[in-house]
Amino acid sequence: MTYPPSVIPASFMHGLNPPQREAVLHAQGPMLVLAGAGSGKTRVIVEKIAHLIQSKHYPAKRIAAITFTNKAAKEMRERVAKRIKGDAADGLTICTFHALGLKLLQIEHAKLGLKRGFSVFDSDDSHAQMKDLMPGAKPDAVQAMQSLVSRAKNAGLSPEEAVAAAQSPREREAAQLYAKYQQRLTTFNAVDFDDLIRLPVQLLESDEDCRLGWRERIGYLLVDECQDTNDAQYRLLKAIAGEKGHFTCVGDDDQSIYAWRGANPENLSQLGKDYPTLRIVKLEQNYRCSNRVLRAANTLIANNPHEHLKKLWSQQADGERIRILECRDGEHEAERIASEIHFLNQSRKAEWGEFCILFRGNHQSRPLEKAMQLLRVPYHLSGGTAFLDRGEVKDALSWLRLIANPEDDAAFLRAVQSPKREVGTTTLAKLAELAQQAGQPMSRAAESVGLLKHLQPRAANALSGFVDIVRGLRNDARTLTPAELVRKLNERSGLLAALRAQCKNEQMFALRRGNLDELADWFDGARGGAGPGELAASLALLSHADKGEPGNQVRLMSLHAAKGLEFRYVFIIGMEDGTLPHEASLEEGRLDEERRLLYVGITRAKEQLWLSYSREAQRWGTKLRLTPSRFLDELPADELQRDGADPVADAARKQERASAGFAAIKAMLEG
DNA sequence: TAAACTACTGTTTTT
DNA sequence: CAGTAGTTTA
Repeated sequence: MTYPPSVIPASFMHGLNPPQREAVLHAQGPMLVLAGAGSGKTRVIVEKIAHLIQSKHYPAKRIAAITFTNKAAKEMRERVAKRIKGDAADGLTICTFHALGLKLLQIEHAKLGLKRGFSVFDSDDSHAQMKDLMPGAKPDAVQAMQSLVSRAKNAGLSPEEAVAAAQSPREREAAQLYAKYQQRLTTFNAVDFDDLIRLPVQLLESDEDCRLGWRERIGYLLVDECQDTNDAQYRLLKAIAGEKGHFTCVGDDDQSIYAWRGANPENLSQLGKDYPTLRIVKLEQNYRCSNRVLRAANTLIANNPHEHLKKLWSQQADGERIRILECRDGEHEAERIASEIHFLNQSRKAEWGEFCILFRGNHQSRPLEKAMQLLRVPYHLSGGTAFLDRGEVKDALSWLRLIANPEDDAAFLRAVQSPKREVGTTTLAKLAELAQQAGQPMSRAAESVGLLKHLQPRAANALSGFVDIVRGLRNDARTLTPAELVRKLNERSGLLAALRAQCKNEQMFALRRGNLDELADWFDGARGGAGPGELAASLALLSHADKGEPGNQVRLMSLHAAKGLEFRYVFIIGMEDGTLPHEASLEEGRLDEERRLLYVGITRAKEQLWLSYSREAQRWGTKLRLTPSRFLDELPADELQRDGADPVADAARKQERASAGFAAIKAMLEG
């Protein structure tokens, strides 16, 4: 692929620009890099890691780079491997906050009253527990309570502190439930996602020896997407980085779009207060977008209040103007976009994979999919059911958890019922009661011959059959590698047989068995030394591992999911008041974050951008008149091209489109 | 244990 | 209205 000089990607440049260089070279004290969209921040982090190692400031094994998603961690690992050849990068830590917390807990578990092989509950497990603690509550209330408890944990509160801090009766109730819930996790020898941050913070802040030990272990910290840290994560950062502040935080306050789930972008400015010697560098040169796209983004975001003013600039060409598409309704909008993409693919030979369509809410993808299918445009919808959310994978994982941790009742409950083995809700309720009385976890109770006498003989029989299989596998776990164990478990548990019986056709079975094979393969690929329990725990963190690259297809995704990505052609749909900005944020006056969301969307575009809206929507059965988004008025009119504004250009495009449409019909007849 | 029925809800999502 | 989640029933 060849590029005209003006669009040479940053990765092809041998030099760094002056602020980038400063960010890389400053290794003495705390540093904050304010990195605008497309300003090469990942490159700076990678170069900085290389610099720290090569200049012998820190050995690789004392450096940790922290990201928010596994995907980002994986990408960074790949970039580092490309940049640092040989074994110089061995021992380097690149992982998510949660994975770092897990690693710390696995080493320090004894200090927090956890036993070896503890389990990590995913949100489903947590939800099940919470539901169980609130008998008769509406699903809404359970959900609300779960997020309230999560919020308390992310604020760094222990159950005791939460009870003490409670103001209203409602808060007191939540705090008491938090205490009960936590007690339950302890009896199951389990932690939840939030604990992976909260417990390390608690330990490091209270135990000086431990803290110093970890500062020795992690000499230098790099944190990506710093504006997304919540309070607990910020405290973890401070506890590890120490008073001297051996860290580099990279972030962009204009791309903070996760405040609604606890991220606190204030942490960026808090950094300056906690570390007076903090050096701040701004990366303002953008290597991604056309100048016109960039000017639109700048003008839009200037409507937000700013602590650190940033003005992105670019040496790229102006590019085409931003097209504003006015449509009749959602269907019309989808059709127009699908045909525009189809047209560009035909006439300009644009690859499908160079297009991306962004929306506020996932339900907006429906009409798009319909239109794309009609025109036979290949597309990929991000955010479908992820690999680890697959039922069969969760089943196998439950077995594994139970083998590693007999106290994991959540795993027991799932494993004992999958595959079905004549153990139903009645039996389990009885067993739970017996276990409670005996002060034992359920799987231990199921092992006790004495307790089983209290059950129906048939149920007791089924249970002891299950216990025998688990016992056998637990024995195997000592000699087999984790991958071998998974394969054996799939057989012995009857999971594979049940799957075969369940699947209507051979194809389906092959697909789902493939998921189980993939799980085993993952364990094969995992670094050696860790037992099945440790691996199962880290796998719990890998929930939304997108498997398989989408290939050469048009990408459909939410604006949130688009952060960190870039595309040559970007469409943003649903530019209406009530959609973007979303109704709820409109009512609560939280416009800033919605504006940032659009900012993130706009800055994904390398070459050309389309914004579309509908005049009406078919909602609640009745027609609803819509108002174009107020954000459209905040964009610079000079850079926009509203359709219908230029009849000559419109006519020309119509002509061109007509021949493309003909080609499409021909293609359909032939295909 | 699966199909049929009913009530509910229309944001964003990772770990 | 329409899609889903949860519950009831055969």
